[in-house]
Amino acid sequence: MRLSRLVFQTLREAPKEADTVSHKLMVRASLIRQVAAGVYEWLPFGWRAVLKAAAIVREEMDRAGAQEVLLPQLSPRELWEESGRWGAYGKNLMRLKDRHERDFALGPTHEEVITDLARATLRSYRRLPATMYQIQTKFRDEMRPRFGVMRAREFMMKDAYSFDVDDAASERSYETMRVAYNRIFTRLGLNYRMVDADSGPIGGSFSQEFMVLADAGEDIIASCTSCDYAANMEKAESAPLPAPEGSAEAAPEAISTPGTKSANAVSKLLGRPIRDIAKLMFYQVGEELVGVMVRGDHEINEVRLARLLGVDEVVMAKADTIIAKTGLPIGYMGPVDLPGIRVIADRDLAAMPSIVTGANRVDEHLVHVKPGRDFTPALVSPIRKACEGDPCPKCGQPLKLMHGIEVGHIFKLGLKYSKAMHAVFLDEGGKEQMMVMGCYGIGVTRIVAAAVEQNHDDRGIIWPFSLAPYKAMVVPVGAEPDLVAAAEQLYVDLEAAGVEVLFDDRTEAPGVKFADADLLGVPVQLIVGKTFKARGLIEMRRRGTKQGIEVSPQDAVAQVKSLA
RNA sequence: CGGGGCGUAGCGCAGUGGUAGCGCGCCUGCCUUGGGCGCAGGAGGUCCCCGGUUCGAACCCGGGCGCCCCGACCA
Repeated sequence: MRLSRLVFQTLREAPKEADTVSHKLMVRASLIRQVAAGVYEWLPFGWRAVLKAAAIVREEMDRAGAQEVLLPQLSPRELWEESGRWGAYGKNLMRLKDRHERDFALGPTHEEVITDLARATLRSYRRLPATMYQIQTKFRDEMRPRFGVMRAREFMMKDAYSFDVDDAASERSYETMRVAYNRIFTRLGLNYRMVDADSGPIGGSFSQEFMVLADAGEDIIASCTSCDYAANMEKAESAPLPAPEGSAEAAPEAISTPGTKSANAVSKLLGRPIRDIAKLMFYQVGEELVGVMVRGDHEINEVRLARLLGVDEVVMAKADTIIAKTGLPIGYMGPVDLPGIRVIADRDLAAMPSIVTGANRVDEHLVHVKPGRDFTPALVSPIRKACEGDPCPKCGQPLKLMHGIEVGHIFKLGLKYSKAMHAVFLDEGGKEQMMVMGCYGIGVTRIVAAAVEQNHDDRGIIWPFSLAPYKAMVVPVGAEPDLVAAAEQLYVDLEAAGVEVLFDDRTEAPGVKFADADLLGVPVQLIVGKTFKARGLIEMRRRGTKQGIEVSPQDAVAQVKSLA
C-alpha cells in the first residue's frame, strides 16, 4: 500500500477527550475516529489490525472444532423475556421499537438467540456436543463509555456457545476452549494472565477471565508471586492473616471520640494502626438489615458477601433506614450490644485480639473489644477484598495486585438458559434432557486497544508482529532518481513476495516520514537513504530499536519474508 | 444516576457586546531530503442548536443537545 493512497491523517496532537495512551495513539495514528460517545469508525490501517485479531481467533476456534455462524444483532423482546433478561439486563441493553411498536434489543451478547437456535436443531444426543461461534458487533449502552474502543458502546466480539449432554461433557468443551484461548492470546503476542472470576450478570457457575496486563486496565487482579494462583478482585481470596501480637485482657472501655466517624479518623485520634479499628457497615438484604465488619485497613468484597448470603446482589443500606431501624448514631455504631441486627464478621477481623469499635453512642468508641468475648458474630467468613502482600490461598506466598484489561471470559453456564428456554434433547432412552451450556467471549476490538496499551513508546505504536496491519514499511529518504527507483523496486519486490508492506511514497521531509513510521508502528522499517547513497544498502530497522542493520535489497526481501 | 468541565476551521487553542483569529494540518509555487525543514501565496467557519435581551450577540439571559472527567462501598 502506498501511503499517498492510504486513507489516513496522522495527528501531531491527540484530541482532548483521549486520555489513555492507547486511545491517544489510536486516534493520532488514524486507526479510529469517534462518531459519538463510545462509537467509533475504524479506518483502513486500524481495521486491518482488527482483522488480524479476528483471523487468529477464527483459526483457533476452527481448530478447536467450533463452527462459525452469524446471528442477528436485532432480536425480539420475546426471546429476552424467556430468559428473564429483558428486565434483568437493565439499562445496558440497547432497546428499540420497530414501526409496529414491537420491542427489540440490539444484542449485547447472544445466549438467548443461540439457545433458540440450539433447541430447534440439536434435538438428539447424537448431535451433541456442539460449539458455535460468531464474530460480530455487539451493543451495550454503557453507563460510561471510556478509553476509546476499550469500553465502547458498539464493539466487536467473538462469542462462542457450547452445548453438551451433561456436566462432564460440558467440562470437556470448556477445557477445549480454555486451551484455545491460551493459544489465541499467546499468538497475539500479549502479556496476559488467566484468572478465576465471578460470572456476573451472564449467570452460571464458574468462569475464568483473560487479562492483558496494563496499568490503564480497569480491572484489578491478584496474582501469586510464587505459584500459578490468579484471580480478579471479586473472586480473589487470601489465606488467613496471622493475628497481630497482643491481647485484650482489659474489659471494653468507652472513650470520647468527638467528631470521629471514620476508621481513619479514629486511628489518627487514638494513634493506633488502622487495622485495629473495626469498620461496621450496613447492607440491605431483602427486608433485613445486616451489619458487616472488616478491619479498618480492609474493604468489603460485595460479590463475596452476596454469595455468602445467597443473594444476587447486596446494596449498602441508606443512612435513614439504619437510623430508623436501630435508633443509633451513624458513624458510632458497634457490634457490642447491638440489638436485633445480624452481624457478619470478616475472618481476619474476628482473629484480632483487641479492636476499637463504635460504642453505639454519639462521639464515643469502645477500646479493648475482643471478638467472640464481647460480641458474637452471627457468621465469621472471609468477606474482604484481597490486598497487596496478602498470603496466597494456595501456597501462602505474597499476592501481587495488578491492573488488567479483560479481553476474554469463559463461563460454565450450566442449565441457566436451557432451563429458562426449555432447550432439551432426547437421550438414548428417548427421554428429554436439558442441554448443559458454556459461553466464551473475546473482545476483538478491545484486543487491539490492549495491544497498543501494552506495546508502545513515546513515539508511537510498536505492533506485535501478529497484529501488525502491515509487516514492513519502505521509507525512501532522498530525492535522487536512483534512490527513489530502488525504493520503488524494493516495495514491488516485497509485495510480489507476499509481504504486507507500506510504501511511503509521499514527498515529505525526512522528519515527517520517520515520525509517521514510528507512530504507525509497523514492525520492520526499511530505510532507503544515506546507506543506499553510500553503499547501495538498505537500513533495516525493527520498530522499537534505535539502530538498524545494513542489508542489500535482495536480503531485505528475504529477511522480511522469513519473519512473516 | 450524582458532581464538575468543555463545545469557535480536520486537530490543539485564543477571542467575553461592534459581524472571527493563532499554531499544526490542507492546497499552489519555489526550496529542501537522516528525525514533525524554510519562503511566498491561498482555501477552509450555521462560533453546538433554539429562543430572548440589544441598534448590534461567538460573547449577556433562558431552554435544549453533545462531548469529556470524577464519583456512584468506608458509616
